[in-house]
Amino acid sequence: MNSEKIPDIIIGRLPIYLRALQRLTDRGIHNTSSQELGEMIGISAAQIRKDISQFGEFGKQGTGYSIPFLIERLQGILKVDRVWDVIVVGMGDIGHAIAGYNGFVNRGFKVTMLFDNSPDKIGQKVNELEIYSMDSMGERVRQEKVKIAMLTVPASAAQEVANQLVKAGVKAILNYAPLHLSVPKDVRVQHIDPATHLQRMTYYL
Amino acid sequence: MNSEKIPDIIIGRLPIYLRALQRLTDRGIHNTSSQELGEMIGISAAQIRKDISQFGEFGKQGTGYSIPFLIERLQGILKVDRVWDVIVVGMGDIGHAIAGYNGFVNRGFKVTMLFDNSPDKIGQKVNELEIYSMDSMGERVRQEKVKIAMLTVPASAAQEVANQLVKAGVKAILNYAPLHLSVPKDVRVQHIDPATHLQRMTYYL
DNA sequence: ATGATTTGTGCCTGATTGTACAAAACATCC
DNA sequence: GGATGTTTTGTACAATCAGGCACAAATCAT
Repeated sequence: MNSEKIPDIIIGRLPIYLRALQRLTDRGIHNTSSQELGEMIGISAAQIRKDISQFGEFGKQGTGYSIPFLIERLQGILKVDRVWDVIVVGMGDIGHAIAGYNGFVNRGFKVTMLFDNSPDKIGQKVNELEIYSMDSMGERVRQEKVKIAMLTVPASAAQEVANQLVKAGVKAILNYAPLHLSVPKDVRVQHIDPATHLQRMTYYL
Repeated sequence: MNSEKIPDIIIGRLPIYLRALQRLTDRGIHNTSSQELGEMIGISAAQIRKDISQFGEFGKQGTGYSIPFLIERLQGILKVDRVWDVIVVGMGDIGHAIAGYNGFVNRGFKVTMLFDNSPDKIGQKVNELEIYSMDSMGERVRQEKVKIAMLTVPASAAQEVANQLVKAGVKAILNYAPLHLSVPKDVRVQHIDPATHLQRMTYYL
């Protein structure tokens, strides 16, 4: 085990392994090999073995990996062996879609609060959850000790809202606004920007 | 200029540069340096210079880069100096949000067709666009020579629909279903899975 | 006992990033 | 107008990082 300093690129692959393993479980499969898993997700078997072995010896020579055991370990490493409260800030179309999405539950997350600054939306309910005003956001986030936010406000407001979230103690932001967010280095940001993803593919067309 | 073989990791950064440059243009700024751009997006200046220089000498020593010129070149490289037709397959909440999103227009893409297999939805209009049946998808895609699709169907249907898209000539798929798609190697896939992105951050919490 | 699998890892190669500097462009000063 | 200083690019070189190969050791089936 070499838990000194795991490269981010490896951490980034673990959720993909986890997703594939849960999929195998859903199909009633309880054992797999690095080879099988690799073919399933397009990653070399050696890579998968090396990534997993960073955290301990989870497999058995000749036999492969026990899927429930490996899932448990990966969930522990990624800290999704619990359920994190997540808030959605910005209740436009994307915010609505996320609030109504039921795919988070068995992956370690639960949307617990929604925020918007439009008087038309404040007080409305989406999927049993009331939309709160942005004015109340800082206090509520602090109170509930929320660490994770999904940011779906317009680009023009995103940095300012991100600042408020950071100030309130949020440490991980999933940013849907098409711009780079500047945050302190103890806060993690992931970007989802469909146009950027598409532009990454057109080069090859 | 060294256009022999550009690593994918560099191609992946170009859309980020482009997005930042367009943002500067919106602010009325017409010149920048690798340093300024780097601070804006959290990438080292040397990295930016090296990436850009892969495609030619676009800057001026002592002066930096002309933003309109650099934008034009990056758009050319990424082939977004035109407008690509994009289809959305699966008109659930996410599909609706994408169909109603107006952020693609100035980034090289236009949503031109929507598909779903639910009789309730077929024939309805979203943002001036009619939802077509999935049965008609292959033919319409072939007819209009569509090369890019956004896939927002349930995970259980995603691989099958992807197969149909590939068969109809699609070469780039932006996949919102939480699983890996298997496609021929001349087809590019990008994944957007919020839970995976979130899990990538919880490790550090 | 033999053969087939499969892990974990040492080693090597190639890819990626960072450092540093010559050369060019420009501004300013006298 | 020429000299000097500042800025900034593009790139050579160095250092680091990541990925592939191959194999000993372990497991299991026959």
